[in-house]
Amino acid sequence: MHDHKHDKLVDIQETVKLFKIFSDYTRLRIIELLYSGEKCVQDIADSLETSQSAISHQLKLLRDMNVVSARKDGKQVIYNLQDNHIKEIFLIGYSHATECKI
Amino acid sequence: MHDHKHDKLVDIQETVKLFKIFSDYTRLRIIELLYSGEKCVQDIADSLETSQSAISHQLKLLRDMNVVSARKDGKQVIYNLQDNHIKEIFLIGYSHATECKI
DNA sequence: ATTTTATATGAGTGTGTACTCATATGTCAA
DNA sequence: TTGACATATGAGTACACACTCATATAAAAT
Repeated sequence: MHDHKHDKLVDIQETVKLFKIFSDYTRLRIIELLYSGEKCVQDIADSLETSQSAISHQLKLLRDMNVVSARKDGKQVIYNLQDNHIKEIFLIGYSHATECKI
Repeated sequence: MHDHKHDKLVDIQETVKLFKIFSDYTRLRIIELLYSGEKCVQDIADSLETSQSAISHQLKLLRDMNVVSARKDGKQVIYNLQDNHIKEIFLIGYSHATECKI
């Protein structure tokens, strides 16, 4: 027998986690940047004019949340968006925000 | 002449604001609760087993962000979701989160 | 082997924010 | 008018978290 009310609250917590991914300026810019294709850490840092350390910290979070994948290429580490769910949700939020100017 | 790069960053900031609305457990439960129809403050607080004060504070934020509308009915204040954009984004995030268990 | 380059990460700091508590405001009932 | 109820709100607190700085790790170049 399941506790459906509890299940629902767990689902809400998962949804909160998902939305939290997108609710930071640096993280969202990383996602937007990777939208156009894979990039190495330093390129991301340069593009966003943010320190390598700050970017690495955020990339770790994004890795832990399975939002991005990483692969080594010599000294560099190349990051990419993991799945299309992420792209889809980003795009919907972005469209709404730009259309409506909340 | 427009600074398109700057415009884009502003749009990203707006998107962050939008996603922040959904990235708190109490706020998301309020939104989910109002999904099924308007409710007064005390009913929301009771349903979510959260203090009236905490709910009122969050409702103020949601009002300021034009996520919910409020109307007085005697001593009570009845809250409702403002527009369908909110419903749509919540639903998409919720589906993704429950399907994928990120 | 040593140095240089690319990335990761722990510790510490500052800021934002969700809550509690106390109290103000507003509305109805008696 | 006074009291009870419903909601709002300011102040204070505790915690989360995004950053910096210093340093570790790892691979390439010399």
